[in-house]
Amino acid sequence: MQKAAGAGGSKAGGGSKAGGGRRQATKAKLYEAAVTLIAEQGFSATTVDEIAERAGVAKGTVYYNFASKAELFEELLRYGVGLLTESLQRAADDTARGGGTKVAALDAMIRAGLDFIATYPSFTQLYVAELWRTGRAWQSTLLVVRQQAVAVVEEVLREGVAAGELSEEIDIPLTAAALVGMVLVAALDWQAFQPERSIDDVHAALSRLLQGRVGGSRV
Amino acid sequence: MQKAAGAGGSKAGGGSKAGGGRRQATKAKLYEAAVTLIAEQGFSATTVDEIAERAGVAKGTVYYNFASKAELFEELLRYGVGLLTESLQRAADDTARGGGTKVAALDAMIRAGLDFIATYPSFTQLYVAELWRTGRAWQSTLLVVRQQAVAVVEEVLREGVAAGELSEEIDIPLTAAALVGMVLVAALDWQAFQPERSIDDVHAALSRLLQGRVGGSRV
DNA sequence: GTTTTTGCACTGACCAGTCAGTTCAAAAAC
DNA sequence: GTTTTTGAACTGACTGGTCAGTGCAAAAAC
Repeated sequence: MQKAAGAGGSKAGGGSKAGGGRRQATKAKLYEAAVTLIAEQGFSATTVDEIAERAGVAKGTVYYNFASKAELFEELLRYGVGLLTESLQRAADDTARGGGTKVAALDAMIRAGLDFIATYPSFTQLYVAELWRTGRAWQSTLLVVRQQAVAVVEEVLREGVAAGELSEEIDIPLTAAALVGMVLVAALDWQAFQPERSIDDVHAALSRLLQGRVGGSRV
Repeated sequence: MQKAAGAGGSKAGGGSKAGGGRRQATKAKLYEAAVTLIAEQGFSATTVDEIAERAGVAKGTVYYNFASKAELFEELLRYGVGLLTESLQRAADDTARGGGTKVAALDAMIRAGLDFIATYPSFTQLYVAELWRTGRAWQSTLLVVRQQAVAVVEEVLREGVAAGELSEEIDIPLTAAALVGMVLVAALDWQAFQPERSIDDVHAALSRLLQGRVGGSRV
């Protein structure tokens, strides 16, 4: 009797049998199907049947791989923000290694953020839609995951201030949040309402804002 | 039932037929109930029964006043963005009347945006969550309503460029979107994750970013 | 007397999650 | 090397519950 299913726990293939890879592949298909549907319709409006159908698996398979619809979603969030954070960090590190300034690093991170959003627009949309919602089950997951991403920006700001490259007066947590927001919203808006613009145009506009080349006069 | 403090007089004469006062009051109660619930749970997860209960009216009343749940939501969107646009416009006009610069006007608009979000956090949350979703019934309503708000910012940017106060190189639509995004996200983040900060702190951080006082060096 | 609200029973669709059963490749037994 | 067993992965019909929207008579407000 192989009723072991359920949340059965971290049996997780462990042994590296051929079966392990298969399961991962199924999960990947489910992530991919879920991210688009949830971005378009929202979590509640997306049914498990739809996700299964788009992924090309049976509904039971969803429940074989995830304890619930909500858990599938939470794992998807962790997975996606992991990708983003990695990409931001790499941009910052590469700039540092190349001897660039901290402002250059921020600029590279803006570019990395735009690239990420262009590659995974659905994920970004879904993330923004859920981030500030209070009282949901996955609230704590989101908090952790947001902090991961914002922390990368905060660190570069902090280093910039230490290096005397950025004003000491800046409020690091608030500025980091504002920068992230600027990129997120500008990119989503670009995709949704001004798709004819190139990624370079968007990058240039944001870069100019970052470097204070919008206001011609300084008081 | 607690009166929705400041949620809008709604007695507004205008086009209202005779006897519209009572009905308007019921609608206002429903808006208020719906906005909080939908911000917290999303549109699909919020039931009409919940909305009616929180508003303190019978379910039948909801359907007497609105054709459907979706229509209630659409009217709510129009109503809310109307308030925001009005507030931004007033900030811009007041600054102009006082002989302020365009940068000062943008600064005043940032403040007005923050005030609005602090007053109606749920509405903002819900707006951001829905704005970039594609393929929903109210997509077209949102498009109109977004354009209304962004247009106010674009106009001030355009005037600023014309007056030689802002760089001619700025990309007006993209910059306007980025500014709006910066304010929205920074404000939501403030409310959700850094509520101990004062509105003045947030305003100062955004103002600094707008005026290019973040990067100390200019290339 | 007209408009608005109430209260409540009802329906039909829809949906998260379950479970008994199937598949198949690799391991064990022969 | 052939047969048998094992069990992880998967399937899809089914269940129990939920919810948008309806219908209507009576009460309340205007």
